Amino acid sequence: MVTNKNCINRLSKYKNALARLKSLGFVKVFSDNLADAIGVTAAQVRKDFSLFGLSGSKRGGYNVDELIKSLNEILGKNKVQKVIIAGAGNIGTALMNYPGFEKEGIQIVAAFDISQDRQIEAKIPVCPLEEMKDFIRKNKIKIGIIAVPDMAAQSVLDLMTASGIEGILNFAPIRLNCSGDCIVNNVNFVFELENLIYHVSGLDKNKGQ
Amino acid sequence: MVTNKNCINRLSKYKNALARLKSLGFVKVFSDNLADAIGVTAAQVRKDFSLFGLSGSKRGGYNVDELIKSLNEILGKNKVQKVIIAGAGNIGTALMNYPGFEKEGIQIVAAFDISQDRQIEAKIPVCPLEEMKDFIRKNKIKIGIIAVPDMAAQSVLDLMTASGIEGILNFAPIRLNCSGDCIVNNVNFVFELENLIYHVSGLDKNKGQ
DNA sequence: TAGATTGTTAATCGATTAACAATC
DNA sequence: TAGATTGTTAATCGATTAACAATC
Repeated sequence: MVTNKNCINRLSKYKNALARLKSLGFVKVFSDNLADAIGVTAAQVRKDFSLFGLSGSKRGGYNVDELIKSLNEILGKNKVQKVIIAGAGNIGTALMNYPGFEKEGIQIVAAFDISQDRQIEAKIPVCPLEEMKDFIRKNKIKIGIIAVPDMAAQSVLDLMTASGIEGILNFAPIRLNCSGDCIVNNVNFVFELENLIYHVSGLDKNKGQ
Repeated sequence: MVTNKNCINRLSKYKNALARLKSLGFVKVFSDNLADAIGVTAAQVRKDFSLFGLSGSKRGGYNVDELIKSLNEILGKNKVQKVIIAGAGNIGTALMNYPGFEKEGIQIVAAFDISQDRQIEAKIPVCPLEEMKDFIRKNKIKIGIIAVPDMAAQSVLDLMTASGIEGILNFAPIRLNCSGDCIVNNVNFVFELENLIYHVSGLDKNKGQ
């Protein structure tokens, strides 16, 4: 199994690019086209595809429909992916209302929070945190998002993994310990900005400021 | 100049770990301590430090205060970093209210939106998008966040770079073209979840489901 | 057929890790 | 001094790119 995050990421990008190309009337594409579309080399595209057993024909390139179908399968697009959110604060709420999930077959099915007066502007039910465990089990949820305050993040993760969650997207800016068959991806806004600050400071220094 | 994103990221992690260690009373640390704290090898820590000219003493490790000071300088913590947001929708608002920025010296100074009835729950002024250019110039803002709908993202980027922005954090899930001395970091929630979906589907397959 | 493109192998590049001399 | 730790060089690992035979 390929675990390189950048590589999986490129599959998502290929998928998006192919949807665009299809809508433009493309029936087949060459590694060149896709490379240009997502900003990598043609060799990279062919290498990625061979890694996942995606093949084309020597002279005719890749069939757009087949490629989309295969990528969708790899990325779990053949069924609706149910996701829950822990934490109905600013970020949790933004994710509940995020318009980009639906057309990608990602469905936020519920949110959980200790505070109950948060039935605000979301179309999605916000339930007490105590109900999370049962909900995950009953609905066989595999993916959870952590958007609770730092202090609560580790215990929420423990609760999630104990209930059967296998993949977590964590927005709390602390290091979480995860045991067993569960992977955690972190999104850290401060780190993202610090990275930009580093680059910008470097730029300015080179200009002699 | 080091451009490896993971490496810069580790600097942020070292900084955070050092703050914790300092609060626990540590005056000096060894590469070993920091390695454990952020989950890398001691060799990685020493390599990173040598890359940025951070040095310790052969037997006595690194001085915590000195290290914090140096890292703060590299990451631009010696002054308040002013950031603007384009787009006062769900994500933009969440970022305006994000509690983690202040203590890191990151200040969201203004948001801009085409729609004006968004003076909602934010402490930060939401201004018309037409005022963005002047604001960036007058206040010498170098960093901007794009949280507008996909359709508007490229034109907002062009506006930002034309006004003097040098670093952009983009939340719109499309590929943006950026010319010249400006770097763009992307945060894509769908990709993050698709990555998890891929891993989870793989896990389940191995279990024979 | 001649030309173009894939699929794969080998080469390169970059990042991480191991090893160890220097030295506190 | 003896022991422990840094700083750096060399080795390893992994990912990307180049090259090219196979072939449509």
